[in-house]
Amino acid sequence: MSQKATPDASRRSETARRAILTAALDLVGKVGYAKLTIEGIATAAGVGKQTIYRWWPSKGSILFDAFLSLTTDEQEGVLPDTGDLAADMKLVLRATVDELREPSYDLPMRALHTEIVHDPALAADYAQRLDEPMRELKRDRLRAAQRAGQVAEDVDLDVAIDLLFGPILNRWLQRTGPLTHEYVDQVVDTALRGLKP
Amino acid sequence: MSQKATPDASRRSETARRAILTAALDLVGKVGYAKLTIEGIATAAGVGKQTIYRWWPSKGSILFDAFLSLTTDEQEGVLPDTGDLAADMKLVLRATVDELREPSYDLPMRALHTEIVHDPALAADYAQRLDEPMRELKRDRLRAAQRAGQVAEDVDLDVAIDLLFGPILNRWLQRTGPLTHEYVDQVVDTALRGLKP
DNA sequence: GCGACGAGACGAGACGTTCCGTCTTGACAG
DNA sequence: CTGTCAAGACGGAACGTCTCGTCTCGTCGC
Repeated sequence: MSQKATPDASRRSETARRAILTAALDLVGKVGYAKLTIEGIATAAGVGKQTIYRWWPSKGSILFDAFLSLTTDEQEGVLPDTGDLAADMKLVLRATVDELREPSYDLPMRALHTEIVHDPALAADYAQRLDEPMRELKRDRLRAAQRAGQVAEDVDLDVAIDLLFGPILNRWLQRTGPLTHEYVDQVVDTALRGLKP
Repeated sequence: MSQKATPDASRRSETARRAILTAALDLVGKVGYAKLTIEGIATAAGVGKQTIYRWWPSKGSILFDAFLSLTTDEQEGVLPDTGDLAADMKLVLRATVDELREPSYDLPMRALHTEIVHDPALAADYAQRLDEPMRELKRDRLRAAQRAGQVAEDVDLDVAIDLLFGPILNRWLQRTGPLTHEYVDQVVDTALRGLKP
């Protein structure tokens, strides 16, 4: 009764794993998401198709792991805190839009986003392993601002984060307008200052 | 030198057009976006594949037209204006999240969103024909609020709109949290009130 | 008027291609 | 030996193109 032949992770080839992840990231930046194929990844990585299917259930999870291996390398740990909340948030968000304007970041990010939008399981994984750690850093920074009296005590920090990042991510995805530093500054200023006169 | 054989729109069959659009909308709600195929749409609509390929360049543009035919039917023209900006925005956004929670709306919307994310031409079309008309209504409502002294004069209305709608759309797409009326209220209150104490 | 005519969209589906996900093979490493 | 590896054959699904024969039209000679 050979059921599913659960793979033996202890025997897994690290070389093949890395080759697959880098090839996936490389290809999606070159040919775009629509033309990204498993067979293409296998060929580019010099790997058999079965080696991919043995370890990943979907194209999305490959991209996800590829991103995870990237971001965990360059994890900074904290957001800047100069005491000036507006300036700090502008710095972070300007850096974000700069990244999003590079095709080598833009294309893979859009691809990953698409998989997340359509795959709730992957979305949960993303929320837990990529979004939540970043969100915690943002919460920390906003909490410090609360202690400094720059943000009201009764503000929900998750809502505040969504207010700062949501508009930028939305404009990026839907291309409803140019993703400039000026726009970032306006969002930060308006979000922090509020709409009331 | 017969180049491309541009089809003659005056001879176009309205019956076939409507059948294709309704079948597309119907199918994406049933089988989901990943399993939506041109051949499936053609069969469901009782239409030849070539009739689809003659008039639409991509699966995304079919969905787009299908949505356009829906929304132009039920266009209201104005956003509610009771004088209470927060209450009016909550009403609109609560209705939006209610729609997004229905699978018959959720799935097609996600599908269309995905196509927009990956197709700049479609994104431009979307921005012009669906987003911009809605955005104009929102601007009108916010302008009225400015005249009533409820919103600062120097606030960029497009930024204000992004601040109100961006967080909700983002949470919907990425499923980073529950899409409740409570969340909507928090976003509206925080966006309008501002983060400052 | 009217009836043959030509242009072009239509439904149907065959066609070659690409990619899918599975399966088989032989090499090789633990 | 056992299980992963690279390589690639395999059947199936959907792609986009194409070729049929049918069906509407508007045009024009009569």
